[in-house]
Amino acid sequence: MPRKKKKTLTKRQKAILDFIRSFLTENGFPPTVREIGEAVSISSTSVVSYNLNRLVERGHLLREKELSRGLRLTSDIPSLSSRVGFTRIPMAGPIVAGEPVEIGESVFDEEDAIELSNDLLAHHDDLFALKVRGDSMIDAMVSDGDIVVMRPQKEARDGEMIAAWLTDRDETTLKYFYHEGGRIRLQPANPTMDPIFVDPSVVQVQGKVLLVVRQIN
Amino acid sequence: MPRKKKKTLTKRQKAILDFIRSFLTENGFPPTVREIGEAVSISSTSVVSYNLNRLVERGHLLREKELSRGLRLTSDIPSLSSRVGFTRIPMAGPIVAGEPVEIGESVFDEEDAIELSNDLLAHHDDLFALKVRGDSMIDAMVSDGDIVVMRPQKEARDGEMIAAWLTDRDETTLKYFYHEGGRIRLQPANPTMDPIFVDPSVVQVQGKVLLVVRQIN
DNA sequence: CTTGACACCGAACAGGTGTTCATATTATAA
DNA sequence: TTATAATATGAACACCTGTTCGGTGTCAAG
Repeated sequence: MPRKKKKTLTKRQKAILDFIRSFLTENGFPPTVREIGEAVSISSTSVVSYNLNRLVERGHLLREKELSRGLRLTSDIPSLSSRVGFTRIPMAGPIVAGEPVEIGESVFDEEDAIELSNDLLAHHDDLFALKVRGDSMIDAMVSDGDIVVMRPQKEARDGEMIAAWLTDRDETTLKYFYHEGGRIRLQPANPTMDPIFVDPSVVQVQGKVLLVVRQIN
Repeated sequence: MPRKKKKTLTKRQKAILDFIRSFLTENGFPPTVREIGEAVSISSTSVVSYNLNRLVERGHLLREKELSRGLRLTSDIPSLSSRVGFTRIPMAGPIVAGEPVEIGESVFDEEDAIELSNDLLAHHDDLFALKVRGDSMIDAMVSDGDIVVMRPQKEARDGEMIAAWLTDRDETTLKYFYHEGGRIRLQPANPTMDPIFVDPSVVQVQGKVLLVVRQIN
């Protein structure tokens, strides 16, 4: 039998590693020291602990000291191993033509959420998504059923696409925002349509539009 | 304030759920009752336990009784509840106005790819994505820079949104497809625009559009 | 008002859980 | 061989952890 090199895992350590892996996929959380011991036929918890520390040294897992089930396989760490990462975005109530977008408190019920890979959308904390109802925003090339991902924002800078509540018309609209003299120009995204000019007092900015997703079927 | 319906989650329960989720992705294992309590400002462990049981009842969690960190989010269970996996979709070359969409072999380069959660798009194998160049498809409410996810398809059924190469005009367009008498009606998605009628011989269907994503900034 | 369901609190308990220690056994190198 | 490090053992310990229990307050139905 060939001699063991420094980097080789013992039979036991391999068994422990395998058990942790299968336990993790089976239960969703890591096993305790004693559970490991029982699984690989080790009577003493200290032996398990010893081997766990050995495995940590060799980089096969991470261990949170003095913490029950404080194990983690290095191969499962999101930050490493080229994982892209996803942002979870809660779905708020729909945008309804003729009503302002209500967010904040109303964002509670939702277990509804969508997830987007971070290469599509830079991660940010308080993003939320809205489902568009009605055809009131065709001028922004957004139609019924589309999902709009937004970041809450009370004010807008020139050139940003925002959701605005127009108090004089009682409607929510998606437009590009521009200061122009004393007024505000709201420019539709669809270049075949004309902009509208309104007084700043009637414009309530709801948030900035970051992404639009349309499911065809 | 309106009365809470049966299915509504309490503010606390929502906070607990969120904390478990973030803790899980952060550490790889679930939090303890006390860790949850501290995170959501609950002084008594029994209250946390109470709310956890409530969340279990409503199907948001699984719980292993009398087991430390014996929690699991139902949404993380692979076998159950329509696992929210992700589909990797390669980015083919851009759609250029005036050229047919070339796919097939060219889709190999895929360093570029996007990933979408399966709740946005049912998983399918040979999907591909295209980045739209030019403003030739505004009639489909698709503009420059948009990403179009498609499934390859040589023929179309009535009502499907497809990418079509029009041989007589030398252009690619996104339209709803309808047989109409001996001709084909290509209906823009934007209802303010008129359809065009063409002979079947000049229409080459490239694929069916499943999803459109627009990144604003 | 009374009742019961619901949400919450604080304290205490029993068992779970990682660690430590003294010691024994085995492997590797001199 | 002998020495040194690596590995294994079992018991004891201190803290962690989920549960239980008596009690408080709120709200809607009877």
